[in-house]
Amino acid sequence: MHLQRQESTYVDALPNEVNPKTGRIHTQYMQAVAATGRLSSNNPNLQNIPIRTKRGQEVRKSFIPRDENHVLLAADYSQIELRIIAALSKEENMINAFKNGEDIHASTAARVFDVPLDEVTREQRSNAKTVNFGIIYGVSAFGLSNQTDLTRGEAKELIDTYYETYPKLKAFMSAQVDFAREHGYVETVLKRRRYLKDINSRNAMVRNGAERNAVNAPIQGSAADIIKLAMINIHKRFEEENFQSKMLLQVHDELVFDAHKEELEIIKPIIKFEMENAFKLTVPLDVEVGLGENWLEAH
DNA sequence: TCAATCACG
DNA sequence: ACGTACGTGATTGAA
Repeated sequence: MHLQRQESTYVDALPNEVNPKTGRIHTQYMQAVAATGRLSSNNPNLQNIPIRTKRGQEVRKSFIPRDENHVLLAADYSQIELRIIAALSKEENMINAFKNGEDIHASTAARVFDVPLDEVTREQRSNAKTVNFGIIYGVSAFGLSNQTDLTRGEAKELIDTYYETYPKLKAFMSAQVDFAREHGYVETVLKRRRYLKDINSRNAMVRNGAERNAVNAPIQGSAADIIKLAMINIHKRFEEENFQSKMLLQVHDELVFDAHKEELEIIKPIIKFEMENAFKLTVPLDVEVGLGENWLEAH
């Protein structure tokens, strides 16, 4: 029933958002709301359309191309934030994993649990995945133990081993905090700043929060910079070549297009190229492109 | 009006 | 010793 009430947010509300003139739903993108430089979406928010549950997926299926001559094309960056932290920290163990096209969570699991790659268990990969994400947010042993089946002690050990495996990651994180203490802000690859007024707070909880921001903001914000560059370049090329296909949505690391079937073979490589080459890191960016008769299928 | 909850990356 | 994972928006119900 929580489920039904929550999804009535979508099932009841979205039909009322259809513009009578266009017959479509139009969201509004805010460029100066998110502290990290991400876009946000409102009226209605199309960046939080369900996907994780069966029921939610039914909602996502209702997003369809404009007519039978089009399909939806979804292009997603794969692990962009981990690639960015690998590149910015110059952590070679992680950079090489990406260069070799490895499954980063399995690769991390193999290293931290000291087992061959092909012997990584599901649980090991899952725990490594949780740490990989947690590291970007500044997770503690307590937080990690809450997110996994690990005890607090096991979580602490895992985090310690993680930093031994990727030593430059830890150095990078400390350097970000030091930079913030000295300058009062941190910055993204395109020099977008996030000011952190609490970085020198005497209140430890407040200060710790700002320190997590000092690490996270350049990562999340650089990903936002990169996809924005890609959007600009893709829009330019679509205009130059007079494509009928249109860019519809941005969902942080994903772009969704209403793609004309006859243009597919031309625009697919253009989209992939512009996204993967929007900004040069020392780590390759990887974009997965999917097609479908609806937004769910396109993934 | 605001905190809690839940949707997404 | 302390509290404990980043960034958003919409809905709901208590104050």
